[in-house]
Amino acid sequence: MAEAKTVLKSKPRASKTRKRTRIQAEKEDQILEAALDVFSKHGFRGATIDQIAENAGLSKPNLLYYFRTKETIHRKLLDELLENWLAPLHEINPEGEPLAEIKAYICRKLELARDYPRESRLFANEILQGAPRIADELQDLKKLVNEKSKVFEGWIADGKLAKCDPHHLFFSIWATTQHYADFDTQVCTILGDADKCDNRFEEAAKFLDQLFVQGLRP
Amino acid sequence: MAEAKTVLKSKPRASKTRKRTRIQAEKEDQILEAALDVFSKHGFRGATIDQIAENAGLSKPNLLYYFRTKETIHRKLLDELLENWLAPLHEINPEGEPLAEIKAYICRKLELARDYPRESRLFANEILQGAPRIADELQDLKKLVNEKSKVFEGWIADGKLAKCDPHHLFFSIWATTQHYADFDTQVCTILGDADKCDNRFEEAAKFLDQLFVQGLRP
DNA sequence: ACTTATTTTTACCAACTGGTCAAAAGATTA
DNA sequence: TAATCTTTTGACCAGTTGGTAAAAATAAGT
Repeated sequence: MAEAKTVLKSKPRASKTRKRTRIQAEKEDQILEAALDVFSKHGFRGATIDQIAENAGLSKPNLLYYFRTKETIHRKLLDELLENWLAPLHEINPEGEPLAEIKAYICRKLELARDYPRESRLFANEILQGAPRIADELQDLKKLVNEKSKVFEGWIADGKLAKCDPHHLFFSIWATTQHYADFDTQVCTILGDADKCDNRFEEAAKFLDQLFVQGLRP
Repeated sequence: MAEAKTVLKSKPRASKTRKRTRIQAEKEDQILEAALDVFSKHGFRGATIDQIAENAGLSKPNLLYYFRTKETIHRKLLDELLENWLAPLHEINPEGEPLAEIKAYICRKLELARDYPRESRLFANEILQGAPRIADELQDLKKLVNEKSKVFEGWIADGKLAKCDPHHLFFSIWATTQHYADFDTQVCTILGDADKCDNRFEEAAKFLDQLFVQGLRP
C-alpha cells in the first residue's frame, strides 16, 4: 500500500494540472514564437523539432518537456490562429451601411495580413495540404460565412449592393488581402526594394477599396 | 593505355547524352506526375523520395536512376511550371480593348487554376517558403510585369481604364484566380459538396468579371 | 536549511531520410 | 545467338528525425 500515492503521479512533464509557473509561461511563449516561424515557412512535415528548439534557444529534450509532441505545438498555434481568424467576420454589422461595412472588413483583413503574416502563412500551408488538421474549424467557418452571406443577400435585395454571389465575394476578399502576407516575397520582388514596397499595404488598401467599392456598387 | 576508353564512361544512370529511350520517357513522366502530387502538397522539405517513388510505382533506387536527386525532380517541375505561368501575361495585347483584355487575362488565369491546380500549389509552396529556388525567375516576372504595367498606364492615360496602380491590379488578379486552386479545400468546404461546388469555376468567372470590369471602368 | 517540485542536460533509440553500389534481369543490336 | 546496353533490384550507409529515460541542476515552499 505504500506506493499508492505514486499511482496518480503525472509523468515528469510540465504539469498542465497545476498552475503554470513563470518559467513555463515564458518558455512556452518562446517555443510557440519559434515554432510559428518554422511551421509557417516549411509546413508541418517540413518543420523539425530541432529547428524549432534551436530557434527558441532550447535543447530538444527541454522543448519536449513543455510540449510532448510536434503535433501539440502545431495544434496550439492553429487554435490561437483560428480564433483571431474569425473575429473580423463576426464584426460585420448587418445594420451598417453595406459598402462601408465591406470596406471596413477588407481593411481589417488587410491589417491582419500586415501584422500577422506568419499566422496567415501557417493557415495557407494547412489549406494547401488539404486541411487535414482543421476540418472541424472549417465547418465552423462555413456556418459563419453562410450566416453573413444571408446578410449580404439582404443588402442585395434592398438594392444597396450589386447583385453577386456572396460566397465568391468572400473568397475574393480573402484572396486579395491574404495575398499580401502569403505571397509577400513575390510582392516585394515585383515592387522592387524601394519605397513602393514599404508602402505596399497603404497602396493595397487604396486599390482594394476602389476595386471592391466601385465593383460592388449596385 | 588500355583503360583509356573507360575514362569517359558515364555513371550508370539514365544517360542524358544519348537519345532518350521509350522507357526513359515513360518513367520520367510517371515520376514527375507523382512528384507533382507530393511536392504540391507538402513542399520541398516535407516531401520524401520514398513517397514519390511509391506514388510512381517504382522502387527508390529505380527512381534515383532517372533523377539523381530530389532537387533534380523539383527543379524540373518548377521549370515546366514557370514556362506556363508567364504565358497568359505575354498574351495581353496592348492594341486590344483594355477591359476586354483584362477580362480575357482573368479568364486564362482561372483556366490555369482549374486545369493545373497542383502546379499552382507547387508555386504557392515555393513562394510561401520565401522563393529560395526561383529568385531568378521572379526577376524575369518582375521585368514582364513592369512592361505590362506600362501598357496599363497608357490605357489609364487614354481614359480607358480607371486610375489605379497596375502592380496591385496584377496582384489582385493573381490572388483571386489562384485562390481557387491553392485554397480549393476551403472553397469546396464552404460551398458545400453540392452543385454549387461543381460550378465553382463558372461562378468565379462570372463574379470576377463583374468585380473587375465594373471596378475598373473609368 | 531542508525538503519538495520543477527544469535542464546527457545519453540514448528505433524509424526514416537521401543516396550509393554492385550485381541481376531485360532489352537491343550486330 | 552472342555481345552490349539499359533497367531494376536488394543490400547497404551515414545522417536526421521524433521521442524517451534517468539523473543532475535549479528554483520554490516551509
